[in-house]
Amino acid sequence: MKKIIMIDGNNLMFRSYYATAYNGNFMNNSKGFPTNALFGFVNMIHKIINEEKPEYVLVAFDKGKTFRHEEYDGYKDGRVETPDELKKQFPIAKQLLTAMGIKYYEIDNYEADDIIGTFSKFCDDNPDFIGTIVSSDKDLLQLISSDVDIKLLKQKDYIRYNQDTFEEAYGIKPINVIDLKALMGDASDNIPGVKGVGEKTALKLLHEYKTLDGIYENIDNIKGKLKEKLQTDKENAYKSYHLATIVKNVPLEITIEDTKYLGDDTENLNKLYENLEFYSFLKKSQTPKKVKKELNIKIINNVNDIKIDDDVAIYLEILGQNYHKSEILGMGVYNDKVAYFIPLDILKQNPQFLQETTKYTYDLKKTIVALKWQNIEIKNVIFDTMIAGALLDYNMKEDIAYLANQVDYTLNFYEKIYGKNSSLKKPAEEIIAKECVNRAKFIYETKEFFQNKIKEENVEYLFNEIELPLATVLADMEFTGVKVDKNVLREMGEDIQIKLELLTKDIYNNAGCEFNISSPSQLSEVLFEKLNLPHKKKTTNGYSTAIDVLNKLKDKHPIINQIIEYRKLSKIYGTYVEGLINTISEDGKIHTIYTQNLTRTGRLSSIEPNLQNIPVRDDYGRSIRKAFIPTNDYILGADYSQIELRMLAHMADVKALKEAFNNKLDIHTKTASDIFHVPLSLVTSEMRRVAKAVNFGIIYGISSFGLAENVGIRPAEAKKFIDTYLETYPGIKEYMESSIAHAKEKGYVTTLFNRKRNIPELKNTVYTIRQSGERIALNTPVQGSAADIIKLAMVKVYNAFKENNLKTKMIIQVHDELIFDVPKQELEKVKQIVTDIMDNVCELSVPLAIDIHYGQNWAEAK
DNA sequence: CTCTTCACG
DNA sequence: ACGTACGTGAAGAGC
Repeated sequence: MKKIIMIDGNNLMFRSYYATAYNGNFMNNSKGFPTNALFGFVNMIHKIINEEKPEYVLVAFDKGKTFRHEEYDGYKDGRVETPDELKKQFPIAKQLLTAMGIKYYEIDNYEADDIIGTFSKFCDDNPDFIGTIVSSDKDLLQLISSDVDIKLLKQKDYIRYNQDTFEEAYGIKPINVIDLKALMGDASDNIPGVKGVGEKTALKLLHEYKTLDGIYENIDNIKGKLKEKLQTDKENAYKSYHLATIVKNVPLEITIEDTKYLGDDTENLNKLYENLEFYSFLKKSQTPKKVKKELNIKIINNVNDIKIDDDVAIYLEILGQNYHKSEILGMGVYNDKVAYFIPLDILKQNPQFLQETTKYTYDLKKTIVALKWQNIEIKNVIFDTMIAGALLDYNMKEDIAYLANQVDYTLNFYEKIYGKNSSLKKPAEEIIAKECVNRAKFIYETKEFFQNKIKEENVEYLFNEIELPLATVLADMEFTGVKVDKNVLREMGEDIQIKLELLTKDIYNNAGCEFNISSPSQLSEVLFEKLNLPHKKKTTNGYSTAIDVLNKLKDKHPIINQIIEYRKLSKIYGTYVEGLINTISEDGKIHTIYTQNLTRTGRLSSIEPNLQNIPVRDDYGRSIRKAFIPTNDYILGADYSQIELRMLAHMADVKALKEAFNNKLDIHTKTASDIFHVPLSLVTSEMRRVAKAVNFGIIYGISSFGLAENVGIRPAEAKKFIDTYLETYPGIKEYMESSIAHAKEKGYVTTLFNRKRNIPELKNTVYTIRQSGERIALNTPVQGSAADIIKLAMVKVYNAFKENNLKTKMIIQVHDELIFDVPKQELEKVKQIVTDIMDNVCELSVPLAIDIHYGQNWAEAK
């Protein structure tokens, strides 16, 4: 018996492409050629060869418009055009197959399915051969026979169906997959089927009447609406039947020995891998090294050797991610005349160019902070490539090499030079020097390219007036740090430990056994198997034990509340007591790092530690904030009130909302009064809670299901609220629709200050991903504009403090609020400056408003 | 290293 | 018929 593997090449390429293309994590080689589909494709082929050890193997591709298009105008109409980035990869896939020694077939006017159908028939007709089909396309299930089975690919693994297992799973014969599709149609191919009949109904019909013909022969036995539907769409059903039938006799002379698998042509294959930069696939036998042109680098030993007359690019390299503590390795300096590497000890002698000469950087904030820890000041930076890359919506990583490779410029990756983050190694100084200066050289040689793009995309204001100056502001905040009282945390820690011990005992008693309460899988076993509580959501490892599930079980068993409490406390203990204590520096302060160029909306994020998610909603958790204390006298917080809803009112031009803000109404109460049709004075707290959820829902791109889930009501009820909301505030619906339409047309959305976000999800073939793209298109302008506003406010406040010679320090930003460390005597002045700037930072059609609070610690500043 | 859970706006 | 709210970071479990 000989086995032949039949691979659906189109299917594999599409899968691989969309597996990675939708999240913006687009994979290119250094020349900018897309390689993501090929990477997955090669990976999959390797896997198949390993698992199946085939004697015969072939890959089938689509070619041209098929006979199906000729017979049915609408065929595949609804389908989104294959993206260019994917199209380009197909010829290379075929080259790769040839180098791998795998035969591929493509035949004019036929789909890959039909080629596989023809080879399946070959297996059916030749007793010596059996076949296995590899694809995720369920259409191919119709080809299963006593000699042919299928490996149906799923997201992570696959299901194997042969004749028996298929019949067992579906209750129909493989050949009736055609009848099934004739009834249910296929949206992705625009095969109509019978309107109103889906998989469930279609299977029910087929179980009873076996075939499409059987159904129509017995049409009088079928009752009511279903009968009507079947009769109306009879013609469509038969047309669909025809379209769904895979051809088994494509014009092709099968010489089966052509498909014999004899192994790859390693030399050619390696060449292709080299071009694609698939280094992990390279076969070990030979790895030819590329020769690079060497730079003539001068390693500076004496500060007086530094002679810089013109603008330079500088690149500061450190060993590790956290520049508050990592070792500085040195600085690369590059322009048309110089290529220096300056070690730290020379830099410490404070060379003049750091103050005077005009400079270009990559990651200005890192450069400022890392140098400041060494008591070195740097001024006069007029351009930063990291910020530019982020504003131009490149795929940004901390590593400059990621950006470089996207603009056709080869730099070695940080990891390649210094090793993985968990085990960093310091190479010889010559190597550091070379890599470092090459990075500076990249900054220097691409600065005009990026500067031009900034102009072309109209983000000059955002770049020059917001993001670039913000880097200095954030650097100051990070370096200043936040003073933390360790003892407050320690005392809380002890209190929590006692409570946890008691809770643990109670939980074990209630469970009747001891187990690790922190393990979701063990907990799920106890709750849903041992105690037999009703389960809802599934996860990959068992049933979900997330908080919304537990909340619904509260009344069913006393253990639930104990587990909720245990979770709360151990979260506080692990993340906020132990976690925070571990991040306190020798100076008694926490120095976070704000990532300025990471989020897709323009917000900041905060890491090591994250100071933007310190507990506040829960009273006990909030006491963590008591540990955050001033170095001066007060902690003062100023937060924008409802900034995102104000942005929405402004951008969607919603009269009623704007009026509400102008009249300083509580917006959620106002919304409640509108959607429940009661006067403001009669709004209950429950009504307000629902209205608040609706308001948030609108910002996030609402669905009635999501709102229902969130507020704990039925979807139908939720839908009513949304409908009423949209009627009450005319303008929002139109705004949402036109936003999505614009986003689809242009492929991106923008914020108030023209920050741009590309949304490739809008073109994805998968419905849910496209939908998610629409929500992103709605939310990003709102969230992003709010982010723009507070960033601008930060720059202005920082400058105002400087002009007024204040000692007050801005120390924390939490998306819509700013936290300051204020000396007593400056309190009134600071309140006035902060209010004035934050309220008037930009002119909108709604007022901006802030709330200000202060106290002895962060918990009191509310 | 991935998954699940939970902290924030 | 199907799936189902935006943006983040950290910790612990378990492979």
